[in-house]
Amino acid sequence: MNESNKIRVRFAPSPTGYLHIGGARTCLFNWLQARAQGGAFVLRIEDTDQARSKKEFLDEILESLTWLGLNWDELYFQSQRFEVYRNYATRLLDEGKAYKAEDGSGAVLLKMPQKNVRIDDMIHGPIQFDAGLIKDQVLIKSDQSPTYNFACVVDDAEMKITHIIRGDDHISNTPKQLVIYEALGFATPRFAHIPMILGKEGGRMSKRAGATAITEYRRMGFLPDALVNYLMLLGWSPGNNQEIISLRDAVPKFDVKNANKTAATFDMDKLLWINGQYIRGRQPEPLLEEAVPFLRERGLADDNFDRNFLLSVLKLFRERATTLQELAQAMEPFLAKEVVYDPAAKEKFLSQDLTREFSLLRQRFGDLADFAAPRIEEVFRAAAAELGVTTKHLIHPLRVALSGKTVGPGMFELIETLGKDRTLERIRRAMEVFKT
RNA sequence: GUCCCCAUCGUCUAGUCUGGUCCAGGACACGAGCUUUUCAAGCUUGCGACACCGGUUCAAAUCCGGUUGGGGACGCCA
Repeated sequence: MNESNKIRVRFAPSPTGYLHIGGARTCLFNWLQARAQGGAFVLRIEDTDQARSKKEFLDEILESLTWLGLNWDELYFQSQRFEVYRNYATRLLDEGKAYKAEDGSGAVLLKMPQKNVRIDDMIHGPIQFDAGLIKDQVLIKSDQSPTYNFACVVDDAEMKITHIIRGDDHISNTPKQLVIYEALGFATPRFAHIPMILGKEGGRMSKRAGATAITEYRRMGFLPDALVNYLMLLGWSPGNNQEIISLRDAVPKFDVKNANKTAATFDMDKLLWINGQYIRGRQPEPLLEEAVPFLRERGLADDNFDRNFLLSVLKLFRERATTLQELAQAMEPFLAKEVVYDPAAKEKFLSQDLTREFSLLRQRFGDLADFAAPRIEEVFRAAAAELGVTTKHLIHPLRVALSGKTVGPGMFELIETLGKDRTLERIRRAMEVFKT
């Protein structure tokens, strides 16, 4: 394939805020299109607004993209290209297509022609505008920095961008840009305006309508591939009723021209479900690596921790958590030095005196040489029979004694994971509760 | 106010281009059941939509027009 035939797409965030859900999805579609077509994916930082652009936002955007696995092939900064924009503006001035503001501010404006402009959108089909209805556009501001529409067109042309994939909130910018392309004599790229992601109440996603920053989802314990999977499903479908799909598997199936026209509402429930699917699908070791920061936050995984113990506790909850945050939270009672009884659980199951039952269990568990779930269950059932009580009668109080909670993993695997020492110690502690 | 976009279950979507195979399929959520020592997970199952009106056609979710509803843009922000 000839180099010049390869498509080139770009994602052009502005470092005046964090990377949010909508931006990440736009980036994802660009990335997928580039990879699907074997083209190049350009990242262009639109930092022309000197006052609002911040290094911390830039770092955050780059970090989020990396975390999501959306790698770029080329990186540009508009702040380093002001010279280029001014040169093109001068050319338009010389050709009489642009003029200087009459207020003497030094701004340069483009004359809008009286004509119809037409977008041939890859998703929407033809869209017509009357350019005569649009007022003359500022190209260079009085501080000599370029406006968005001007820098965008100059760069897309100079960087040989062939397909512009962006949110459909940009549709009304497109006729303005098309006029600039024409004035400059540049060939126009193809446009694909993808639908926006709306918040729960309709309208743009906002902090009110839920989390928007990608870093926030990371902090909540979402897995990057799960988030990417969910974002892919907003406005696109891999077909065959498939819902769980990796970035890798999506690449050969993706084509932006098959994207939807309809805006999608962000649904946290479905994201949570997908995240749970990914957590359950992870091998224990890599999952532990990803969970460590969340455990550390709770003071639960310092360097003294027994890694094998961490892993076995994690396996107990892999099926039960929908986020890493939840996973860490569920693991806490088993990793903490002391059990913290849930007040309601304690009230319900540790208020009657089970000293006789617990001491027998403690003795039988203590005698066990093979401390594995099947053997534990055996001696437990034997003890219950000997005491003349149902297993239910013992299991619930025992669960509270060992975990502080009424809900959790199966009793016998829980005991095996805890190990003999911890189990005996926790039963002993529960018996002290009976005395008070 | 002007311009633009959109319209299938509550939500994400398949189907729309190339009208019949769709009394509309899948997923999330929700309800019921199974499993069971609890909670999850898993499995089975139920509920649930072509916005409305008109036209074209033997036939329309699919094509056309209008209405209504929702969204977006109208910055020397990006």
